Amino acid sequence: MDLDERRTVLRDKLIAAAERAIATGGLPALKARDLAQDAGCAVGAIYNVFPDLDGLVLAVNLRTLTLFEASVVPGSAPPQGQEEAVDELVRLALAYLAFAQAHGRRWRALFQHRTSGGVVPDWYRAEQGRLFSYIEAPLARLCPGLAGADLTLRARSLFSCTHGIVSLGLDEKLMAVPAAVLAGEVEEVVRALGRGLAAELAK
Amino acid sequence: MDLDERRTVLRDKLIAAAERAIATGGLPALKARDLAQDAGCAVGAIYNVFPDLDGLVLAVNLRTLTLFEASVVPGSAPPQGQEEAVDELVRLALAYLAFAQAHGRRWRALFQHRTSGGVVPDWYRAEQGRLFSYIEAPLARLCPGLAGADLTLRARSLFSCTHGIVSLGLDEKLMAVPAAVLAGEVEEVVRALGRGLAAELAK
DNA sequence: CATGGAGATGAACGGTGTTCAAGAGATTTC
DNA sequence: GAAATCTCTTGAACACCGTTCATCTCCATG
Repeated sequence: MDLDERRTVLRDKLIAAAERAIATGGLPALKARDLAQDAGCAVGAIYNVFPDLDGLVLAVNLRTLTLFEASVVPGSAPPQGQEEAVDELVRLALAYLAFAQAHGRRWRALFQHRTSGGVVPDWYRAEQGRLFSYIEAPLARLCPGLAGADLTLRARSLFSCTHGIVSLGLDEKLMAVPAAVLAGEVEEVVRALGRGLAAELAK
Repeated sequence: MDLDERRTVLRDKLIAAAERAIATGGLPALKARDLAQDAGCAVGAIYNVFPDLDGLVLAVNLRTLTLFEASVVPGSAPPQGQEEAVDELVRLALAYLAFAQAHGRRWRALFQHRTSGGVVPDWYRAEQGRLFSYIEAPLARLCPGLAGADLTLRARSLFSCTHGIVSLGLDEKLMAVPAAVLAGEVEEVVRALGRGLAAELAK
């Protein structure tokens, strides 16, 4: 067995074990010793593949992001009118909520996790940026006046709104809102926001 | 010196020390040993006043909440029309942003902190609920059709939107948006949301 | 003043992430 | 093919964490 191959195999086993741990007990359940036992290696071997556990969490989070992307494949042809643009934004928001509900702990790890040095790898930021383009497309149709950096910024703000509702809605500490009610709020708010932004443009 | 008095004094010194630690290095900088040295007591003494460090964090967070409330005192007479209601919502949102920017680490501790057992004391939830009433008042004027639980829920969703923009906007991991730009986004989005919600009602 | 009991103490406990000297094994070299 | 080299692997050890508890101290009370 090749050296690089063994390294890759161990890497995959560690990521898989970390995913299981996070999916079961959340980010705090990620322990180096449990991980090593689950992956069938020594604790020290983890640090031959990842610089530290943060790096492993980042790898798991990247998989979570791609898993989410697979669940929001663009339904059909891109929306043409402003009405369809709002519908698309609502669809994306509800998909985000559904994913967060279905993969609660893994989704929470995306935001709960803080890198130690505060630095985030480029490949992670790139994946994030690519996901925002899903919002930018319908938003551009809704607000033709927006473009470039302004469009990107507004798309992030739009996402932030949905994220806020989903994040606090699923948070036991602040409020635990039933799933159906939460979906209603997301749809209502995103629709109102879409209408308001379109009206803003018309001024 | 009375016994209860000493207990209270120690309690205050611990909270003050914890506030300093959080304000300086965030929630991860809260260490029992540093705390004891800073408050001038033994590590074990902490646990005579608080059940654990989580309880201490909760006490600090309560102080943060009341500090925030003092910074959003209702400016003048309550708004009468729908236009003024939107203005009030924008004012509250911008006050929230300003507080989060001014007390970054303390504000972050409010949400970064997870209680171990998942249980949140009633007095903490009560303070949270009282703060939401600041939003409910103008929202009720904006959407006269909303009342009771619906109004409460919508107020929380509205807060969640602002919180999302502020939270992710100040987050280095996702994006670091300049202060002025962030304020513009908050105002724009809340205004659009207010307009959209009012229009929703008119249907 | 003696006594009881509650508060204060800090070493010790169990747990964490991370490191590193030592051993194992694959790869290269002659 | 054997020996040397070098990388990967190992798990005990390290530093640090929150928390506990036997011990001591000190104060209010009888």
